[in-house]
Amino acid sequence: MTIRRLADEIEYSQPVLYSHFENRDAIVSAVALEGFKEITAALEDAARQASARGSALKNVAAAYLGFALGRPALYDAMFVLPTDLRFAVAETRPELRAAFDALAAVIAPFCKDAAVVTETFWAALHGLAALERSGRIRPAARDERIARVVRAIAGAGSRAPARG
Amino acid sequence: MTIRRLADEIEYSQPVLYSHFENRDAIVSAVALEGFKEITAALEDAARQASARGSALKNVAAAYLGFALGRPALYDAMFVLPTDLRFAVAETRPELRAAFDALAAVIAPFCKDAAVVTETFWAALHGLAALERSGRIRPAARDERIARVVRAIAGAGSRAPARG
DNA sequence: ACAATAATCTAGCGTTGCTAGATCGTCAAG
DNA sequence: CTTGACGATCTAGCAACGCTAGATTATTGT
Repeated sequence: MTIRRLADEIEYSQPVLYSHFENRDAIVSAVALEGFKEITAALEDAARQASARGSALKNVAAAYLGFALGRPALYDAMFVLPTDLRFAVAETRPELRAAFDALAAVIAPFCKDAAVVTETFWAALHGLAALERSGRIRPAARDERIARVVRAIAGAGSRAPARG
Repeated sequence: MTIRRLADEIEYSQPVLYSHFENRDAIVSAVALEGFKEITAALEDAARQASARGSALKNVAAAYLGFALGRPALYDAMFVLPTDLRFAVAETRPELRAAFDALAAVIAPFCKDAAVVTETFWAALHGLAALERSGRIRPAARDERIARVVRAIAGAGSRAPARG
């Protein structure tokens, strides 16, 4: 979406958008924050609806990919378009923190130092989404890849990492 | 880079660029293909310089992240800017195939059906690079995350996947 | 009723990707 | 040596982009 088209969409002119937001990045950031709220809810739902203990990871992973592939424009705002949203700094936006925590919650039962494993889990999910969307890996093998990631955490993940 | 700036750089006007390439995406694709050649060489080097059997995975993973973080513009051309390069189709470009094979070569000793595991490995590496570059995960924990990914493959990877 | 203030728009700047038409250089045929 | 064809290159421009200054309209307090 361009600012001009967005302005047309809401039936206002561009300057009213720029009086509410500093620039394009700020608008994308606002959309991204909404996206993080949504994905947090989706991940928490997926974790809740897991029947067995082991299925939570798989459910959450599938929900993450479902979100990324089902709402590509929103996911782009959250992860590929330039924004001023940083995570690993002091004043992390709560919406980002909440999404991370939703992932960490399903990781926690499997390891002590969840932070590193959650980051790695998140990276794997993001990579799977990105590569599948750009046609670099086979969509048909998605479930097998998810199973791989889940097994890597549930199977070998109970030990603490090297310098945990 | 913009086409205008690129045209200035090579000291020609824009139309000569457009007489050699169909459009911007085609130019980015050409750059991306060069990038795939380079990363293939870097990954093969990393695998060769591995002393022990287990260190190949770690070396290659570190080399991948080093490439992605050290040449951000080139990596963008390969993975985030729109191109017409598809992987999982019939006529896959050989440069893409070679990069994938370089990853698969270090995966092969650890599992029978390397394709799925290589895709997952690649996705994890790409996700780590993307999230670290956008400031979403802690740069200081990079080595621990790499160790996690490596252990997931070397440790639990010797069994064949579910529907291998 | 009138002035002050807030909200909104028109019009424009500089930049982008891309292209049509003019211009220039090269070279074979006469 | 001239002419004409052909290919390469450039100038100039289009539509769309992010963004903004200045004019204009609406709203409000007195």
